[in-house]
Amino acid sequence: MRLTDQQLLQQTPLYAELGPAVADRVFRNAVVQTVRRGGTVFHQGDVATHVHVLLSGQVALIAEDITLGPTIIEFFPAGEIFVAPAGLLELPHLVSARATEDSRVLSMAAQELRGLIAAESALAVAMTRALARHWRLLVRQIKELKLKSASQRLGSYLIAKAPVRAGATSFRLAEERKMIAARLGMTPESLSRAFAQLKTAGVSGRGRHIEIADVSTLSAHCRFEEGH
Amino acid sequence: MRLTDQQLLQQTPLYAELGPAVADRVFRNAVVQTVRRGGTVFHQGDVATHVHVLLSGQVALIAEDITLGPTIIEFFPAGEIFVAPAGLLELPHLVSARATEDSRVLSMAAQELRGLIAAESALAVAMTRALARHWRLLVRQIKELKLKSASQRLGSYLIAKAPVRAGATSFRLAEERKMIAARLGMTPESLSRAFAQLKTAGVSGRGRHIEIADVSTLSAHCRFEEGH
DNA sequence: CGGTTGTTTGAGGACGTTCAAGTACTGTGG
DNA sequence: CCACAGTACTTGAACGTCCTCAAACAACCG
Repeated sequence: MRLTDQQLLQQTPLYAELGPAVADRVFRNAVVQTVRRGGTVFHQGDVATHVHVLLSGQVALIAEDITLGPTIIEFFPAGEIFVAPAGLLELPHLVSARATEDSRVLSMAAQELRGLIAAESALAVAMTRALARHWRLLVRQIKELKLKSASQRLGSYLIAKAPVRAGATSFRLAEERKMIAARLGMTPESLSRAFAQLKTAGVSGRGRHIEIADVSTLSAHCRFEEGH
Repeated sequence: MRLTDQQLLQQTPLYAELGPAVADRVFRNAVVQTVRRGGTVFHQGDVATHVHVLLSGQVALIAEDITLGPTIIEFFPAGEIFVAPAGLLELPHLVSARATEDSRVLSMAAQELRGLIAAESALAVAMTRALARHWRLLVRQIKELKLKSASQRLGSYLIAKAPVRAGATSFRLAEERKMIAARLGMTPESLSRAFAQLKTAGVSGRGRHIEIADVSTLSAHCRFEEGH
């Protein structure tokens, strides 16, 4: 493992939770690879042999359907573990993982990880916490898909990405709009119209640059509930 | 804990994974309660203090939205752990849990569980596996919500509940139709129309009794992909 | 500067919802 | 066992949201 990769790894929440001693044992046999933007880390349907940690960049979990095309389940930023469930259960991946930016990906053998969870209690705790957090991301998304309109889902997504919880703000989206549309379960055309609708709620911006006049106003418009 | 509860507990996959020795330590301080059909195990928004194991009956995870009413995230049958993520992270529940049948629910303190995960490696492994399985349930559901029509979602749901993977079959649904509609992200009226549509794919039945002429035909109609 | 890709806008249609009414269960007391 | 009430389920009509298809426009990159 390169020195820069080592440094990136040390910045992850997972490393902090484990502490240096445990982390050294856990990641001893891990390998790191570069995945270029658009490159694939693993394919849906393949039996999971490794579990990954994203050191830098961003990956999208993509569900590919032969007839209806691909859709994005979730984006994962640097520092996240993905996708533990398939590896822990020795089952085929339900989704593909594709880099949406040039990324450095650390990979560890799933079989070894299963042994380490049994042997290193700090890792077991960290792993349950990571799975639990991701579980909650998915539940939130299901709630939004079932209960909210396209523009409300977009509003909630923007609020989650915004650097502040109230007042005016502006920021840059890491994802291109086509991808955001897939993540939100709509077409790029509908996303464009959702943006148009949110102008009345104080959302403006060109391309990936977003400006929100008042995050609280937008929250109200989207019935965005912080934790729930 | 009653003897009958003890017997129910021993039939759960979790107990089998842990083995009697570890299970005795893990469940030593657990308490069991009856929850009547319609009763609530915990409320969305409450900070999670306990993690539960369903000994008998069925519970639904319900996301309640002030404006748009409730929707069902998932049904859990007897034997399942629910809902570990909130308890592991000491966060508010994202969903409520309500019994859809008279149920016996075992509860253990979340704080104690966190300690036990660190101390009992068999529990750590079992917990990561349970979380991983549930993670996959949610991912499948998101895929269906984003990619499939109402009748295809119903078809996939019926296939998952069917006792066989091919050929003719008939069985009884544990849930009433209103609840299935909520689980599938549609109204009861749409569910009724989805059933009408699936008649062409060989689905018939009155009330909760379902007959499928050929599960394979239905799979093709719904683009149902076994594991994916 | 032209080609490629990404985004917006428009028109029409499909799917699902809402509202409203009607029909079929389910269980209870007579 | 039947009448009845209450609930669950189905059906119909009108509406709205989102999708599809098509075209124009903008941004990016060699």
